[in-house]
Amino acid sequence: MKISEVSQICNIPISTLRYYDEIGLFPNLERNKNGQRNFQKDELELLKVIDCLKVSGLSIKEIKEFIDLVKQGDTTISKRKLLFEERLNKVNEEIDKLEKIKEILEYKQWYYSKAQELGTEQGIENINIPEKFIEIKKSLEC
Amino acid sequence: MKISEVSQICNIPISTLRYYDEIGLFPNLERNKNGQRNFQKDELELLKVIDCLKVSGLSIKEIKEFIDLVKQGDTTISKRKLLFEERLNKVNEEIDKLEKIKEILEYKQWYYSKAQELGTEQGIENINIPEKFIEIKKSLEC
DNA sequence: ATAATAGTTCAAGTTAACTTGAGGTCAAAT
DNA sequence: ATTTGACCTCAAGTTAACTTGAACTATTAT
Repeated sequence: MKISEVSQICNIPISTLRYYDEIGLFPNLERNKNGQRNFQKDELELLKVIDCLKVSGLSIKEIKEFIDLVKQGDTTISKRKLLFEERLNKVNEEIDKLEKIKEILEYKQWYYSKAQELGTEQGIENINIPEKFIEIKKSLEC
Repeated sequence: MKISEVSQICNIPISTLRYYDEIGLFPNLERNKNGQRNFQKDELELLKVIDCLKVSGLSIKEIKEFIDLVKQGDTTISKRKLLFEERLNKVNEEIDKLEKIKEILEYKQWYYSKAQELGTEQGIENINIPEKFIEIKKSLEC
């Protein structure tokens, strides 16, 4: 597979793929006789794992360190297991945070619906605030 | 309230608070006679909204644009409502993405538990993969 | 009264994660 | 035969979001 195909399929700029290769994220990436990269299934899988780790909050540098662990083989299995456990915890925390953010956004939506009805923000204080937003409103007030 | 107190309470560096002020995120922040910032409840609330918008995916520049909308008053109510609606959609998408990432991480955890039991990654292919991971494994294989 | 602490501005520095550009090779289409 | 287009390297540039440092003033504690 040529770099342009991978770029299309994975929706990643060619420059990014070359950059990832340059810093060593594709330790087994082959080249043809002219030095052109020849991507295989392995690299596509790696790209998904890279994305997974990135979304879970790892920096590119840390992802590189993970790739290096893989290269070192079976002696690093428990380290890698731990890394994924930590990532799962991180993602769970992140989801919790987003759920709280959602509540604020829903409150704000309610607030601005009311403001839109009234044509002004003045006087919203006097409107009955729905039960479910009372806590959120308080938390915003400090 | 002094800048150091706000920094402590909100767990934000003083330098960041000054930076936010400099770019106009606290349009109503008062100063005392000697030019020292005097934070009020308003600014603490604003900091929470700023964090909310940030977590929801807005850049600082876009947050500044939102603050400017607030400054313009009632004529921008529907724009602001729309902004929060978009943010809510974005957060929902983000949560969906994280839920998928969780599944990959859980599969990887299972994978490395097995590798740990065996002491090697060789031969994991021959182990019965739990039903719930079959799809994920396929998606990683491309 | 004086020393330490905490506040101020403004310009310059930092870091991550790419992106761009110059200069070059090679295969395929006109 | 030459032009087009995809690939290559390597160095330099970009952007966001702060952070740091210098040089200064104000407040507070002893």
